[in-house]
Amino acid sequence: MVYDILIRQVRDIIRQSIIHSDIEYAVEPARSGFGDISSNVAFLLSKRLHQSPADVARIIADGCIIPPDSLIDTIRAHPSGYVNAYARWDKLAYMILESSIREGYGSVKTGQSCIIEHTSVNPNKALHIGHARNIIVGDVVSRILRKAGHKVTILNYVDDLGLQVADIVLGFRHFKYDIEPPKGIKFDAYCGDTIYVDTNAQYDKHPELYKMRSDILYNIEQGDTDDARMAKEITRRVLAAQLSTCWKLGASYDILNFESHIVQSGLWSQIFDKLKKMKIATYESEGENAGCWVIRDKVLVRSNGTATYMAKDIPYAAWKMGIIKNPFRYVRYEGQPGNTPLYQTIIHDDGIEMPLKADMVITVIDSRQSNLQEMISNILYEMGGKNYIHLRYEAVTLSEKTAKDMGISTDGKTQMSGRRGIYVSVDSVYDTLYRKAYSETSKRNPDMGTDALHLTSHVLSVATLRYEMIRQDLGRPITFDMDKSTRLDGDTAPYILYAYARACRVLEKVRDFGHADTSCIYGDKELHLLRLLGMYPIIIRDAASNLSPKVVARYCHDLAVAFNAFYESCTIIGSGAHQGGRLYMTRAFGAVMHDALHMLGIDAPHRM
RNA sequence: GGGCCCGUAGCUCAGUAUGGAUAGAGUGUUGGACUUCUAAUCCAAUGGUCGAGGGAUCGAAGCCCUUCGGGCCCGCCA
Repeated sequence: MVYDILIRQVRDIIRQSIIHSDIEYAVEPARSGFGDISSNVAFLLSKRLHQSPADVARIIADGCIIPPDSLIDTIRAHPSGYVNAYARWDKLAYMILESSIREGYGSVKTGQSCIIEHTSVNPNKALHIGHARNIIVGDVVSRILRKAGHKVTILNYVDDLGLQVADIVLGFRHFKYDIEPPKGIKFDAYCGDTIYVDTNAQYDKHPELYKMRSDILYNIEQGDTDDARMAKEITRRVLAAQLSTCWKLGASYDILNFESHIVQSGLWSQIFDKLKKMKIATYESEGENAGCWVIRDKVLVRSNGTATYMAKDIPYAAWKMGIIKNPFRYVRYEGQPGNTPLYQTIIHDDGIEMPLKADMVITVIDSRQSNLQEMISNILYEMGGKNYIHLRYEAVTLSEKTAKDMGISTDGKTQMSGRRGIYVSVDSVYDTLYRKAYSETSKRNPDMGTDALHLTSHVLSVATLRYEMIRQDLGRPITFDMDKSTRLDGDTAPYILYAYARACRVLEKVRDFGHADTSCIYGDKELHLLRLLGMYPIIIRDAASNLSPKVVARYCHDLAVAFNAFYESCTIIGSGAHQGGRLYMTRAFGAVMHDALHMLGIDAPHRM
């Protein structure tokens, strides 16, 4: 890591220049325009020495002795009080470029393992744009952690037992819907848009349906009933349709966990016993929760003996944390693209065993579930499970315009609701993006074949959606607007991919690199690009330790801006003595960008 | 009543973890650059009491307190 070496060297040089070696000063990459490495050491010392930061900085800079073999050229005091170091770019340029194109640049082996759960959509409807944020955030964080050297296992929890499933079974049974969707409609959309919405609309008018629904739910939970068999068929078909959308977005999983298997495995009673024994759960004999088992003031088991939603989450979480015995065996779930095999849990069968162990367990759920997640985390902590992390993000809402376009009249933003059919599906967003991308790509590349056009449009659509879902902070709600959110210019994925494609086209034109003379690299634009390339390992560390996809997204954007500036101002092919070095830069940019985009789950076309 | 998140340019957002230099992008508006390695691009201009007030600090968009505005959560629903 070139920057680590640089920082260490500056720190050593400064330490030898100051007398007070006990203070903890920062040495970090400089803001652009202020050299390469900066330190705040003078600010911290100024008080003790009763002198201004500027004076102290000057004294420190004057006292710096730079070893002859150093990567540092000069150390200067800035009037503001900063001590700034300037690097020997004649040496650094080659070092950065050489490591940039090396396999695994920026990776480290931590040996840490982690489990991450994301997606986990109820299997009764098509995925909407709010789910997309979950899927993409979860997938990108997984990729970041893998890049940062963790062993990552990705889980997707499928609640195939809830009331939402009973709604669908009731719809098919009572309202006699055809089990096959109309031609051209996916099964998940059919269940969600037609059966689920229509059935829910009937409850107010026909209260007797509530009784039917709870009977159906009871039957489903029993397992060996017609309703249970129908529920299983429906949920598996919906899941398959949902997964096809997830896979289309480039997400993949290691394990599918079914709620029905968790129930059948007896995990709940194990956990319940433990909670009782440890006095975490207590029985209320009077008051408003009389007859219930509660944790603090939250009901865990109702007076009729059934478990609440929170209770259902505890055994799964405890299993992920490894604090109860693993009851599951696994069989392959077919169809996942790529090389990662997908397994599903199975009970009472001779599937394979897979031990699960993790130093860190991450659950990706939106912040509306924060209270519940905090409680679960506390309960697990009391049972000895540390490092349960709720990776929260604010939900996605619909813009006023997009809501209006869907026939929903509201003031301001609209929360999505599957029950009421108010949502924008991931598939429809993808289709919109695909049409736009196809039209733009074919316009610019009239000679491109149909297959290539399709592939490029697909890649651009996925990239645009992914970037849109991660470029802002997780703590900020996304207002989805069909027009604004599917733009292909400005701060979007196509901007980044365009820079990459430009680099590819240059490299295609010149096969022979010749001598890469990096001593010719000294222009502002060139050095800026080089600095960013050198900073890549720091970015990965930052993104991983903060579980922050946007850090990588912004880096990709900054890198693209830097390359475009370089590309616009420097001739590459035919630049004489400069050509070798600039080609090397172009190649290094391509390598790092490709790798960084891979962390975002984005493929980069060579032409667009 | 309690808890969490957000407030920075007309609009959408970076920057806040770990206080420090001229507060940055995109978009919008106005003007400019394609005979050239792709104009999904670039350049220039425009645009800011960092919601408000107080405090600690040599120094605050960032830390502490108060306050205003917006969003979300707090069920024997899931």
